[in-house]
Amino acid sequence: MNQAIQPGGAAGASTGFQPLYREVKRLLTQSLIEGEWPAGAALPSETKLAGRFNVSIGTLRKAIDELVAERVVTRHQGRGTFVATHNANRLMFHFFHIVKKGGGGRDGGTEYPTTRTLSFKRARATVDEARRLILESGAPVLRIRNLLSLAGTPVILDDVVLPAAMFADLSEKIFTARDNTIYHLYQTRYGINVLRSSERLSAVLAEADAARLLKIKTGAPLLAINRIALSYRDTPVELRRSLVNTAEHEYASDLGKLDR
Amino acid sequence: MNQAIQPGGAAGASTGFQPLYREVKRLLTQSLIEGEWPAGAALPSETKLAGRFNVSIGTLRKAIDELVAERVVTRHQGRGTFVATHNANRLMFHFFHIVKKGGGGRDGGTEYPTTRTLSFKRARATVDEARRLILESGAPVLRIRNLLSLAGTPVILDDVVLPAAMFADLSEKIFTARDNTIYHLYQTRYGINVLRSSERLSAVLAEADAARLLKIKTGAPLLAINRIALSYRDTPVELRRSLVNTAEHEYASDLGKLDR
DNA sequence: TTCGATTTGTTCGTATGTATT
DNA sequence: TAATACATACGAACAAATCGA
Repeated sequence: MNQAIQPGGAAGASTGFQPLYREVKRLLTQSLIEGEWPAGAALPSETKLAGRFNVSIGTLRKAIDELVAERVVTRHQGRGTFVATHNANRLMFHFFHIVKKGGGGRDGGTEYPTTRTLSFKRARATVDEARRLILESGAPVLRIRNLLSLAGTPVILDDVVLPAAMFADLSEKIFTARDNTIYHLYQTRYGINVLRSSERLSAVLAEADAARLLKIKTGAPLLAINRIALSYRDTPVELRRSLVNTAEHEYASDLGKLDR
Repeated sequence: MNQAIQPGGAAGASTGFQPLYREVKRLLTQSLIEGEWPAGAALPSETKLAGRFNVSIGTLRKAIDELVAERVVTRHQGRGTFVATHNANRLMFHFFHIVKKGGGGRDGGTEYPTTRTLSFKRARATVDEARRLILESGAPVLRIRNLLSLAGTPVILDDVVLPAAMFADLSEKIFTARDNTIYHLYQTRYGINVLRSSERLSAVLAEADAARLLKIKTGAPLLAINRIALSYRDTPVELRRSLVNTAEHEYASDLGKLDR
C-alpha cells in the first residue's frame, strides 16, 4: 500500500527520465488496470492520494489532469473523481460519429442507433487480425455481425472481431441481452475499458449481401470504416469494420476541438 | 498597456462568471487577433505577462496551458512561447488526414501532397455558402480548384471557397507562387490563423469531370469531404470540398488521441 | 569552452472559493 | 449547518534547456 516515490522514477531509468507527476499517473493507471476502482467508482480524495504517493496536491492534480484529458476519469467539484463509465452519452460524443445530413451537425443532439445482431460465431483469427490484435495466428476470436438502424432505417452494417480470451464467457445471449452500449458491457462484465479508437475510412461499392441488408442497390457507394479500439496503454481490444450508407447520413470529424 | 484585472471579470458579467485565468486567456487571444505578436514571434516571458496582467505566474501559465492545448502557441523550455506557425509538419499532423493504405499508418511519416491549381475565379456566394461562412447572400468569394497528387499520382480534387473580403489582394499568381502550405499563406499574408476544422464525410460515385482529372472510371467510389476551417473564436474562414480516390489511400481519424 | 543570464518546467506549500452531501 | 471534495490563486524554490558573451 505504501507507494511513496521520488522524482526521476524508482527504477534506474537510464534514459526515460520522467517528471514525478508522470510516475504518479503511471501508478494511478496501474491501479485502474488492476480494478482497484471499478467503473463508476470514486477514487480516494486528492488529499488522500497525495498522501498515499507522498507528493504534493499540485503534483497529484497534474497527474489526474492528464487522466481527465484522456477521459479515463471525470472530476466533479464537491463530489469527487470517478472512473469514467461507458454510456449512451459517451458513445455519441466520442465513438459514434454518424450524424444525419444537414442536421445542424453539432455532436450530442444526434439520434441514437438501435442494434440488431445478425450473427455471433466463434472462429480463428486471420493473420491480419492476429497482427492487429497482437494475438497468435489462429487464436480464438468472436465474430459478431450487427445491423444498426437510425430512426428505424438500417444505415450501418458492423462486423466486430474480439479476442475470445479477453471475453471469456461472452455468448450471443449475453451480448444481445445487454441494456446499455457494447462498450459498457465490455467495461462492466469483463473489466475492459475502451478509451480511444483509431479509424481508417474509404469509399467502396456495395456488394450483394451488404446491399440487401442495407436495402440499397448493389454498386451503390458506401463509406467503409476500419476501426481498432484501444484500452489502457493502447492495448487493442476490438476490431470493427463498418459499412455506412451515406445517402442520408455522414461521418463527422471535428478536429482540434477540445471539449470543455 | 495596463490591463490589470481582478477575479470575476471586469464587466459586471451577470451570468458568465469565469475564473481569472480564463479572463487572462481572453486578453491574450485578443492580442493575438490584433496581431500584437505575429506568426512565429515570441510572446513576452511569463514573468512579464504575469506582471502586465497583474496575476501570479501560476495563473498566467494556466491560461497559456489552454492556448497550447488548442495549438495556438507553442512553448519551448529555455527559449520562450511562440505563436504557432503553419508549415508542412502542422499540416500533416492536424489538417491533412489522407494516408497510404497499409502503410503502418502513424501520422507524421506520411507523404506530402503536391498541389496543382486548375482554376482560380471570383464569384458570388451561394445561399448555403453565405450561411456557412457567415456572409451576406451573394457576397464576393474566391473559388479555387486544386488537384493534389501523392507520389506523382492525382488522388484528391479540392474545391476551395474563400470570403474575398478576408483575402483582399489574393490573386492566382500569389496563390500559386507560395512556397509553403496554403494555411501558411493565409497566416503570413492575411493574418488569418486557421486553428481547427470540422469535416463531414460521405461516399459518392465519381462524375465525369472528377473521374477524368483523377484518372479513374466514371462511377468509381470516391470519398467526399466537406470541411469548414475555423480561426479564433470559431470564425469560419474557408470552405473546402475534397473528392478522394481511396483505391490506394484512406482517411485517418485517431480519436481520443492526445499528442504529447 | 565556460559561464551567466534568461525562460520554461516541476514541485512544494498555503489560503480561499465553490459545489455537494 | 458542518464536513468534504474539487477549483482557483498566490508565492517560492529549484531544475533543465537555451543562448550569447
